[in-house]
Formats: sequence, C-alpha cells, structure tokens
Amino acid sequence: MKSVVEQLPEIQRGAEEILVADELQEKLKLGRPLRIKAGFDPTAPDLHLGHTVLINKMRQFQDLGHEAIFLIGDFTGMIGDPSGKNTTRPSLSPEEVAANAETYKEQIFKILDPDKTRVVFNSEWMSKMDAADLIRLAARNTVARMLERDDFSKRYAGNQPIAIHEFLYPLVQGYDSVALEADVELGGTDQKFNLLMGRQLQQAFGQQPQIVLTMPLLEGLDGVNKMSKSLDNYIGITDVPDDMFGKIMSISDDLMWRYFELLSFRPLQELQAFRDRVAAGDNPRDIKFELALELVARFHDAGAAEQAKDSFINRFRKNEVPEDLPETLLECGPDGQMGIGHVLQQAGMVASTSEAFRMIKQGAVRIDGERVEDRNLELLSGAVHVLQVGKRRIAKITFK
RNA sequence: GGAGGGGUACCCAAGCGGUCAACGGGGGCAGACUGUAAAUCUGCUGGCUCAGCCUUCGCAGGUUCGAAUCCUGCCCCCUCCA
Repeated sequence: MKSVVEQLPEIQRGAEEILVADELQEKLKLGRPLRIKAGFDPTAPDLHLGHTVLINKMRQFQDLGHEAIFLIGDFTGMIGDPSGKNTTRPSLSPEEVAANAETYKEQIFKILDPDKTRVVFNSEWMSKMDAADLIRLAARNTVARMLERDDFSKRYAGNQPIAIHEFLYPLVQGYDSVALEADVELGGTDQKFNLLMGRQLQQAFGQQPQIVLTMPLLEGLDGVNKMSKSLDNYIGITDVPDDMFGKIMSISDDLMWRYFELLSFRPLQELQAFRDRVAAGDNPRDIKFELALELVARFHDAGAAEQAKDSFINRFRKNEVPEDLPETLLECGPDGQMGIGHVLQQAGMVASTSEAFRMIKQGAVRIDGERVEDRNLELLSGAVHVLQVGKRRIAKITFK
C-alpha cells in the first residue's frame, strides 16, 4: 500500500470537499484497507458519465488498496431521496431490484474491479429493523437539525409540504454507514447533508465517524445543468461508440476541461500539457479527440474508439456517409409509394409529419446527399435511400 | 372555516368578445459561418390526408353570428386571517 503522502493527492483530485481532511490522514495511517461506501438509487440503473465521477473515485480507492462498497439503496428507494425536487417514486418489487442490481454490476464493472468490490443492499439490515428500532433511530435527531438542510428549509420557508417520512431518508442513509462501519463515504455535493448524518449516527453508535468526500456534479452536454437523463443532456455509458464519441466532440471547449478533470484517468501533468498546447495555438478539437478516445475505450475498447474517431472524421470533416447506418424497413402503400413526410415520421427521424414539412422548408432534409426541396416528393417501393435530417439524424431506409 | 389572488403551448409570461394556433423571453430544432466548439446572424417551434382542414388557453356546461377572453358549477395552487 502506498504511503499516506502518496495517497492524499490522488484522493483529493477532483474532490469538492473532504470532511474532515485531518481525520482522513489518521485513517490512512492505520495502514489497513479502508471501507469506502457509496450509495446508489435502485431505480436508475442506466448510468451516465455523471454517475461515473463517483465510481471513478471508488476505483481510485481500490487501486490504492481499499475496499469499495457499492450500496444499492433498495430500502431507501421506498422513501425517495428528498434531495432536489423529487417527491415520490414508485416502489420496486424484489424482482425489479434484483434485475436492476444485475444491470448495475454489468455497468460498474467497466470501471471497478469486481474482485475488490462488495455489492450490498440496505434492505439487508433495514428490513430487520422494527418500529421501536426506527423510533430509537429517529430519537437521535431533532427537527431543528433536519431543517438546517437546504432543501428542507427552503420548502419549509416557502410553505411547501414536507412529509414526515422524508426526514427518515437521511437517517436511514446515515444508519447504513453504521451497519457497514464505513470509513469513508462518497457522494455528490447534493448529498452532503445525508453524508454528514452518517458521521453523526456513527458517533451516536460508538463508532469512529466516517470521512465525507463530496464530488462535484458533472454538467451535461449543455454545459449548464447537471447531467441527467430527464434533461436529455447525458452521455450514457452504454451509448454505442459512434454516439459516445460524437457527443463528447459536441461539448464546448470550456466543458472539455471539466470533463478531463473529472472523467479522465490521465495524470494531472498531462492535462496541464494539453492546456499548454492549446494556449500555444493547437486546435482544441484535437485535444478533445484524446478525451473522446479515452472514454470510448474505457466503456468499449481501444479498437472501437479508433473506429469511432475514423467514422467521425469521415462523416463530419470529409462529409461522407458513415458505413454502418441504422437501417429501417418501411412498407409502402398499395400504390407502391410513400410521401417524404410520412417516411421521416415513420422512420422516427421526426416527431410528426408537420415537423417533417418544417424541416424540409428549412432545408434540413437530404436524400442520398441531395437536399429535398419538394415536400410532395414520393419515394418508390423497391428503392433504398439514405435519409438525413439535420446533421445528426441519419438512416438508411429500404422501401418495400 | 373566512377573505383575496391565480391556473395560457416544454418553462416563464402577455392577452381579457372577432385581426389568436395565441405578443415577448428562455429552452429546443434547423440554416449560414465553423472545429458536430463558442460567439454571431436568420428561420422554425399543436396535429393532419398540409396553398386547405382539425383540435388547443385547469375541467364541464351556458350566453353569443363568434369566447383564451363573458356567465354557472367543479377541481387544483398561492397569500392573509382562524
């Protein structure tokens, strides 16, 4: 195991806050593997790069010889995290939870070492807790303390309802740390309150309090809002290589540096070297290629990454049509033809035929590279065409 | 329980009898310019069998030649009082 002095800077990389840093040093000095806990919601097994900021940090701890505990909050999921705007969530059946857990494993083990990862469910201990236990747990805290929390206090001040069970969420999450005897808990900055609750409860239960390490929330493709599926500004870790590569290339230059910091495994000196190159006049696009290559290789492999880069260059720099297009088969009517509006709509390239006509009017639609001017264009059965709407939507369509 | 204010398209927000498929802003999409970057300019942003037609302004009725706009009932939200 590396020395404390070697470990510290790596642990601090990208971290927003470490509470309390001195205590972390003390724990590291123990020289034993620390138990690193991070909790995940059981309802969203489709991970995107935003989630991986945390998982990367777990991986880093693993590499330093510590034990990563991937906690699936199947019990907490029944409550619904009050952090942010969420109000209620559907409760999941045990089968659904199990299925989601499998999906999680498939995805996280692209980053984490399966042999060094413990996957646990908090229903394991929470479902054994009876009402009396729960009341004792609740007695460890006060309403005033709960109201310190930002979203609660805002809602309270703004006359928004706060259901009593929402107070239980931080308590349960905190109790997870007690049950696991966690040494460190990782979470997004929005989780700070919940993470600190773990410290408090551990102390109440006579344990050494865990270290809280918060990571920033990664901005999505728009560069403003946090990455999330509902805002459709995400890069899914199961995205196919071409999509993933393309999405990374579409982020702004400013955002690129942020992604490098939080997503890349490159040493900090290398990142500085990239900045120097751009400052010296290099095209930031070429640096962005490096980022895209690294990330696509992580979730697929190096060959796929190179291929994605080639097809990106062919498509957007040389304006060629990519080789492996999504193919669609459409069936023409009895008259053996189909209007362009319907084609685009049925191929899922536009939401409605109205939108299709709008796109044509704006010069966004191309067939086999030729811009479509006539909205009454009919395509004949037996034909095969490559259709494009704008720069990003493209498909090969066979007419039957 | 009482008094007042409000529910308009993805979001904010005008409109208060016809000229409203509904001003304006945000967001999004598209075109130009580029590096599928940023910035900028332009256009679009309910649906359809698309030079026309159909359905939208919390819900259900009503008045009227004509309603998002007026009337009645209902639902929901906010503010103040108890």
